[in-house]
Amino acid sequence: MTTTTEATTELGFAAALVRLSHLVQHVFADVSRDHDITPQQTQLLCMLIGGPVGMTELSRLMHLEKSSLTGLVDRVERRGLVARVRDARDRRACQIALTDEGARLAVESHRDVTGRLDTLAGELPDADQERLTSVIAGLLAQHGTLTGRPGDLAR
Amino acid sequence: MTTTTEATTELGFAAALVRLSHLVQHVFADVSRDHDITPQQTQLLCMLIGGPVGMTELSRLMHLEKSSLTGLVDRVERRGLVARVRDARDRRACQIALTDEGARLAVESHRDVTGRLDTLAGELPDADQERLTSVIAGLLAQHGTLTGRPGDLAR
DNA sequence: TGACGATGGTTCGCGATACCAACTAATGTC
DNA sequence: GACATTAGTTGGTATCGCGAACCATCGTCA
Repeated sequence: MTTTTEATTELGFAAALVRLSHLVQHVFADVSRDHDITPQQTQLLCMLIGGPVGMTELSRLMHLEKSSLTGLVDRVERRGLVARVRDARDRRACQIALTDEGARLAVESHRDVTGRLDTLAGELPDADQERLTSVIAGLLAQHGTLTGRPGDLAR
Repeated sequence: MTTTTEATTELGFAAALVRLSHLVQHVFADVSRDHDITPQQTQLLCMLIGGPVGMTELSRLMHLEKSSLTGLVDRVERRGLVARVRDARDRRACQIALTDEGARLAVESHRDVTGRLDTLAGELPDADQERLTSVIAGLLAQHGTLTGRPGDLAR
């Protein structure tokens, strides 16, 4: 394959981002599959590691319509990984909390995803990693100011 | 928002990648929505800009099961954006080719996605952009050698 | 207190995704 | 010419994500 070297050299900034995105997506899918769960469900679990979150807040964090989230939570709840905890103050609201098993799975998945990505980056000089991270942080910050809130893996 | 600065500073390498991935995904979804089409279909179209591609090759490029691809192509074909061209040499095979309208849409979408991402990165110094691009290229190359072929936006 | 708009979630119906297993048809090989 | 291989499709299932309509509860304002 002449591709590896030549094509990537030719790679534009945008194309690089798109490919990278797919790579990450792929890692996420692999890890999820290992744990016999869907990527979306994994993402939801990871989002709850920091503590219970309400539906509305969750839908904002995950960029999902509330109705979509209801279904997602339903399926994950059916698997016994999360529970809807009704809020005492506001009887309409409910917090989504991890069950013990859910927490275990969440932490494992998070660890695995992080691990694989770090491994992938292991060959890169630390300086490059830091550089990349901070540049990305810049991108995210800029976009965050325009659209909404960030919030993804672990918090 | 204290978040913007503090959180992103705390961001680890892996988390940064995950968030970035979602950001790109989001851009892709937005552009697709503007063109009244789904992200997956947009991706398919973009993949064909370089010329017709067979189903098997496509499924490899898109990391999709052949059966999944059949459905995707069906829907896009139903919209008149692509056509199945039977291969003369191998009467089993068929090449997926863009129709005129499909080509128009593909180019537009590709332009828009690239445009938005570049815009997003516009604030970054050129040096950072190049750096980021080459670092990503490194990641992709490394992963490519392990898993399969890259191939995403525009070829 | 009591009507009323806003808010938190769910339900319903729909089209799209993606997988797996099984299947058809054409290739290639020995 | 039988047989394993390869290219794609079909069928069935679970999931995803959206929008519109809807219920229950809150908060407010009179």
